[in-house]
Amino acid sequence: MTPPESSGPRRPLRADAARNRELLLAAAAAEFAERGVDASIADIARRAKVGKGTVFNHFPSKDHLLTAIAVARLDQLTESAESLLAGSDPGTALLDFLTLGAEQQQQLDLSAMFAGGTADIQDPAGVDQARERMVRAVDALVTRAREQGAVRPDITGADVVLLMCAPAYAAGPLRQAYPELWRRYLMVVFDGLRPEGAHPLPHPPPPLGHL
Amino acid sequence: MTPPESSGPRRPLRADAARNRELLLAAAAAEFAERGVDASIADIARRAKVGKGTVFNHFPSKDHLLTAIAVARLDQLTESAESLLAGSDPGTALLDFLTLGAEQQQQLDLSAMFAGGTADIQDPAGVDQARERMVRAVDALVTRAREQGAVRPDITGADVVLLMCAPAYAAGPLRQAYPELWRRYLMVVFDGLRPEGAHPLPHPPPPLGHL
Amino acid sequence: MTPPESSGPRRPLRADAARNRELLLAAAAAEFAERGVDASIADIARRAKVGKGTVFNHFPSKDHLLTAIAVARLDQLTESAESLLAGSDPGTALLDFLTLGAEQQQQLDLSAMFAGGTADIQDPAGVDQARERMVRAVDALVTRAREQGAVRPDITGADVVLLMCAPAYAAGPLRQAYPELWRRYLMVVFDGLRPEGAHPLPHPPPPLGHL
Amino acid sequence: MTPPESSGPRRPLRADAARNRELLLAAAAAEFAERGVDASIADIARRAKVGKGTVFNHFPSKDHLLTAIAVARLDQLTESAESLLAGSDPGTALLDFLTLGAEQQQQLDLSAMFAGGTADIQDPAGVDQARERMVRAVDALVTRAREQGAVRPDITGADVVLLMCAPAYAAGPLRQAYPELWRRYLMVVFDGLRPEGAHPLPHPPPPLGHL
DNA sequence: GATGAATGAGGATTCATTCAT
DNA sequence: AATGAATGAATCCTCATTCAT
Repeated sequence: MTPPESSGPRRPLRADAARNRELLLAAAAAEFAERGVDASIADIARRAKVGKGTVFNHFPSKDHLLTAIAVARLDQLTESAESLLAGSDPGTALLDFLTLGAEQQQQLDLSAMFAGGTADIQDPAGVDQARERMVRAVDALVTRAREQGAVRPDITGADVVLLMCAPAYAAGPLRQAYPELWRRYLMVVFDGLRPEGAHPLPHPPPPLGHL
Repeated sequence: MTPPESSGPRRPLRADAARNRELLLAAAAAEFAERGVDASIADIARRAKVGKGTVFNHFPSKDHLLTAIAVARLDQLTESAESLLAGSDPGTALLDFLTLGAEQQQQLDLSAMFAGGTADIQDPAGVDQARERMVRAVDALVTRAREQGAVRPDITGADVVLLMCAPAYAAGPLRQAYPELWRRYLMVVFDGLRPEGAHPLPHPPPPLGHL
Repeated sequence: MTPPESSGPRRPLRADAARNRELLLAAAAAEFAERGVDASIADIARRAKVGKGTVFNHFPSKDHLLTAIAVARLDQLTESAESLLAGSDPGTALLDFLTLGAEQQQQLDLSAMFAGGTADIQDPAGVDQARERMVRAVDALVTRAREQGAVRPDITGADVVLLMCAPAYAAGPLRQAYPELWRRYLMVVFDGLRPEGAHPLPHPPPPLGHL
Repeated sequence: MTPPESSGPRRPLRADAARNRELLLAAAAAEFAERGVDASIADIARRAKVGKGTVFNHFPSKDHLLTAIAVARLDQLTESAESLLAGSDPGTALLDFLTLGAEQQQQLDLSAMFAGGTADIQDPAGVDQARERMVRAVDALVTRAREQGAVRPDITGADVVLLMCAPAYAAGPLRQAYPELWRRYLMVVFDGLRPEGAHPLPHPPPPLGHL
């Protein structure tokens, strides 16, 4: 019954198990979005209509679950960045990317995992690699935009990654009342990234590798 | 400038109690800064070298402690804003204020309390009033700057209050490695507030009263 | 006579869980009897040889545990009253019921829950209904006895419910030394309920609905 | 200044201290009556308009405070019993005494201390002696009544002491709604003590010394 | 693989009691 | 003698995680 490569790292899951995994990720994302990272495993399991034990069958710890979500989001952003890179206008592409990032952030603040704040987590599910992939993709996007004058010359990919979450964060306190307010602050920040009227920046950008 | 006990308790505390109160506020601020709002009372007490019960003698609940810190910070910002309003250059005054705000935020993220995200807290120690005072002071600062062309015409005091915390937030993940990085992002955001090269904003500003 | 799970939970519990539930109820009853309602959950858990958390798995709060015990007792009394009502002699039936009630009370004083003193509890487990059922059953018993001249005419079901706990209470201080002393005081009280030598009572009986 | 017998057990208190002691006893009695024996020392101190430390200056522990109240009540009852003994009708005297006892009990249930349930308390303030005095006085009252046929012959002083608290206890759950209901149950119990229609009692009375 | 019962460490809070002022 | 600040043991409860079914 058990396939020969019984202890291989990536055994294909049984159909129902795979389905449960997706249900769980969705439920967890929703619950985390609503209640923050303190959402309880019990609530997530209930929302996924699954036993509590099943959660731990799929994700050895709450952190693993959290990072699995983060990885999914990072990968999604990486993909977006890459496909936008194929598109035409560099400035528009970057703004579109930032919009996607803020939209995501609007739902669940994972910024710590997006930008290297994972010192205390043992990178349970490859966040570091996923982040690296995203950072590289964003850097490509930014480099192209900078070279074509769509953003100011002293801005790097690392800056953009870090600033990506800021608009949603600024609008956060009024999210209930004005769910689209983040768009306003994204434009403010983006205006700050433009070459026109740029003033010299007081601190060097962090190296890409530190993200 | 500062009165001895701006928002202190009714009766003047005994000397030693007053000292403990300050020790506690400092310890709590530090602990919250390091561990977030989930820092435990036990740790705070230990850090203040005080019994656990003493914390509750001074602050009837953890929320009261948290809000006491928030109120102190808000009042400090209000004062800064007011004294900057008396100074000369409107643009510089606003930038200086944002610098102070970001510096504070750098240490402990209380943005939720700074901007009306206190629906679930019963305002134990007057955060709402403190916030209102600050918002009014900031609005005065912004209005003056806007009238004199130091910031773009479509920016309001509410916008500034909300954006105030963003630079520290963006730089947060790299705080350990680059403690001054927030200055960089403060300048980016401030460039976004300038009139030069401003693009139209996609969402109306929130009314002051909603903060 | 007794159905397997008279007021049990919706789903049939797993065998081991059901056993733990009974262990817990027994341990709690014993502990409450010895230490009063201030007995600690930790002690109850220890006595039931169960983890503290298990207590809360079965009963969401201490009040729920307490009321679960109360409901069980009330239901037991209701049943007794109903089956005694089917029996022959009205006077004997009432005395037998009071004996059962006092016997129960002897072990754990839940009189407050037996007689409407639950204003501060949000009726976590249906004490109110259980009490109503018992009160109704007792009233039937008393009405029959009164109509047949077995008790004085100015006594109601409410009176009997209230007086039911008194004998065990009176004998309480000497429970250790004379565990059966309550029988003596039950007879005194019961003599007071008899028609012979009854003097007029100075206060109207409380309406049934107030119990 | 300090009187010679400085460490004598019964130094006359300074006038203000004596006053505070009375304030405290009154406040404690009121608070215990309202909130039960779990009333907090802090509340008592506040009610007496006295510092918390003062409570402990007068009463070395909460138990001492509680027993001081009990002793005062017992002494009061002893006095009543003794003066009623001097009066005319034995039956009326006993009923009057029971009325006083129930009235007292109505306010604060100290029955445990009234009837020897102090095994766990180290008799901090002479409850045992005070109880003995009362028991003796009640026994005299009962003996006289029994000899004159005002109560049934098989009833002793010990029985009456134990039964004394029962009416208030029975009426307790409805105290708020019907504050005088205890009078009804006192008459029921008293009818049970009368010689008319008395049935034999199933258990010997406890010896006086066991109270 | 799925389930949910069992577990116990950890957290906020209360309160009698002690002690410095 | 009076005060009230300090203390820490005790309590209820939550929740991630383990494990038997």
